[in-house]
Amino acid sequence: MTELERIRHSAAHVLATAILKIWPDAQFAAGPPVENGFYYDVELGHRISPEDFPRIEEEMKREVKANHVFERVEISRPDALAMAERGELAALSARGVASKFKLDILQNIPEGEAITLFRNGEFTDLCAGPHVMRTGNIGAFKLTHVASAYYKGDERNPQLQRIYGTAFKNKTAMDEYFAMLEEAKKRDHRKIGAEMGLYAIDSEFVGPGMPLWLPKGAVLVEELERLAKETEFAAGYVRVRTPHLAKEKMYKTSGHLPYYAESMFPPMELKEHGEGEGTERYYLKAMNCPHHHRIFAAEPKSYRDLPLRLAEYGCCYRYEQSGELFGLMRVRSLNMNDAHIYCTEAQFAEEFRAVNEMYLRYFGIFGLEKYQMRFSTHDPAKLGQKFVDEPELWRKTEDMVRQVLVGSGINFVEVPNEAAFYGPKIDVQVWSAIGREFTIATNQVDFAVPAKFGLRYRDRDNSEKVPLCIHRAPLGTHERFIGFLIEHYAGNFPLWLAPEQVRIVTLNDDPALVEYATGILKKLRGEMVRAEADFGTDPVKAKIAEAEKARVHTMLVVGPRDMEAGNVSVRLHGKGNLGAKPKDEVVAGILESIRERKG
RNA sequence: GCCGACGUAGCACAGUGGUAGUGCAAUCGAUUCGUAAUCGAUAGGUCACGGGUUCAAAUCCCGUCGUCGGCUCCA
Repeated sequence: MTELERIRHSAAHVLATAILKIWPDAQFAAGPPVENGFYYDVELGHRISPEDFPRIEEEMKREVKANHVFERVEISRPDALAMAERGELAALSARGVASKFKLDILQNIPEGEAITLFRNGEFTDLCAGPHVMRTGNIGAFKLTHVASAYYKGDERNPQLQRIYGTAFKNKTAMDEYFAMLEEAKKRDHRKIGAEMGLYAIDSEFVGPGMPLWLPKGAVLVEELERLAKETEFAAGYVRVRTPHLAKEKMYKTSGHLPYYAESMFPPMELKEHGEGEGTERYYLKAMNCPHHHRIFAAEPKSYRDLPLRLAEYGCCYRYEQSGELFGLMRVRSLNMNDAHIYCTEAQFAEEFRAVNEMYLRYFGIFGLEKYQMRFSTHDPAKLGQKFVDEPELWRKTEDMVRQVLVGSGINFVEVPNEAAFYGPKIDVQVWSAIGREFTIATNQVDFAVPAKFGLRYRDRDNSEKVPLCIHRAPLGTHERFIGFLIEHYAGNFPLWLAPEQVRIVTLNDDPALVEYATGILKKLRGEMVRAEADFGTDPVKAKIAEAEKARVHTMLVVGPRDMEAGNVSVRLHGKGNLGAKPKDEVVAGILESIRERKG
C-alpha cells in the first residue's frame, strides 16, 4: 500500500471515530482507500447530508490534532468474535448491540489467517491495515459527498450510507487536487456538448438517454463514419444494412431471451393476419450480430467466401436503468461501429491481428495514449457451465490473442473468468474527464452463436463447417466515442473533425474586401471544407472573440493589406495569430491537413 | 431500479411567504474598426409537472417526471 493510500485508509478510521462521537449507535461496514480518496460505509438512523460535514470534520480535526498512535493488535479469533458480539469493533467502547457487519466480515475471514485490530485513541476497528504511524500524519482531508451503497455490493443486502472523503499528505497537495477537479469539470462532455451545440437530450419529447445530434454534432458522427468506411473498405470489409427490429425468434435463437430481456425495450405485439391468427412479438435490436448472422445465412457459403467481413454502423436500443444514464456515455439509443468477421480456424490469427492493427491505427489518429486493453479469458473449471464446452478452441484462440497483444507491445491486463459465454474478449478501457472508467471499444471472439443460427460453409473437402466469428467495434458507439473525444480534445477538435473548420473574418464590409473573401470561401466550400463567413461591420476584436469562443479551428482574417498582397492572415484556435500568408498556400495547407486527418 | 441532492429565460446564476431579477446569448438600430468582446433599444418565464397548506407559494408539504452524485447493472 502506498503512503497516500495509508493516509487515506487512516483518514477513514478517523472519519468513523468522528461519526461515533456524534452518533454513538453508528454501525460500520467497510472503509477502504479508493482512487481519489476514501470512504466508510455506515448504517445510521440519521441521514447524513453535506450539511453535517462541517461538524464531522470538526471532530476529525480534533482526532488528527490529538495525534493518536495507530496501534496494531493481533488477537485470537474467539477474542475477536467476543468483541464483535459486545459491539466493541468499529466502536469507541462496548455497546449494547453487536458490531453486526464486523461480525459478518470476521466470520468470512478464512481459518488460519491472522486477525488484527487497529486502535487510534478510543476507537478500535477490525482491520488488516496498514496505517500511518499517528493520526497527525494525515496532513489534509475533506469530506466530499455522501452516496448510498449496498452492503458487499449486493442489491439484496441493506443499503448503507457511504461517506466519501479525500486526504493528502499536506494542504498544498489537496488544493492541487481540487484545482485539477475544477479543470476536469470544464472538459466534461455534457458541458462542452451544450456550449458547442453538439447534441441535445430531449427527455420530455424524445426520451431520456436518446441523444439528438445537432448539426455540429452530426458533423462528428459523419466524419467518424467516413473514417470507418474508408478504413474498413481498405481492410476488405463489405457493408450491409439491417432493420432496427426483429422477431422474438431471433433473440430466442441467439440466446438473449429471456436472460437479457430486461436490458431490451419491451416488445411490440403485432396482430398477424392469415393463418394462425396469433400475435407476433417484435423487439428493437440491442445488438447487430443476429441480423448479420442472418445475412451470412441468406446465401450458401463456400470456404472461398471466407473471411467474410460484414460491417454496419448499426443503430441499437438498450433499456438501460434510469439511474445509469450519463450524458453521451451511457445511453439508450446507440450507433455501433460494428462488424462481424466470419472465418475459418486457420484464418483466425491473421484476422485477429488485422483487427488489432486497426485499433492501433485509430488510436494513433486520435492521439489516444491513456487506455488499457482488458483481455477476458475463461476458467477451465467452468467449461460447460459459464463457458461453452470447447476446451481446445478456448486454449487455441486465447493463446493466439495473447501472442498478438504481446507482439504489438500493447498495454493490457488479463482477467480470468471474465470472458463471454461464447469466447474470449478484449475491452478497451478509457477514463472520462471526471475519472469515470468506460469501455470505449470491444473485440470478441465467438465460437458458439454461429452454430445456434445454423451457420455453415462448404469446405474444400466438401464437408460442412461452422465458421468462427470475430465481433469488433474499435470505434465503439458514436455516442460514447464522441463523448470521449469531446473530453479528450476538450472540444478543441483537430481540423478534420472540427464542426466549423474555417471562419473567414473580414475587417469591414467594404465591397472589394467582401468579394475577395467570398472568393476564398467559395474555393474552400467547393472542396467540402466547412467554412463560414463573418463579413459584418463589428470590430474585428469582437469577431475574433466570437470565433474563439465557438472553437472555430482556423480563422482567416482578411483586410485591405492582405487583399493587396493576395494573402490571408491565419489564426488558429487557442494558438493565436500566425501572420499573413499567400491565400493559395493557406487553402492547400487546409486541404492537406483535412485529407491526412492530422492531429 | 435503489439511496441522496437538485430543477427559476437558450446558458450561468440571484431571489426564505407579499406584483419575477442580473449578466451573456437572441432580435432591431447605430458602429467601418488589424486578431478574445463598440454602444443603445427590444423581446424573452404557467419559477419542471400535478396536488395540498395559506388571505397570499418560486419560496412550506405530498406525489410524478427529469437531471446530477453514488450503488447495482453493463450480452
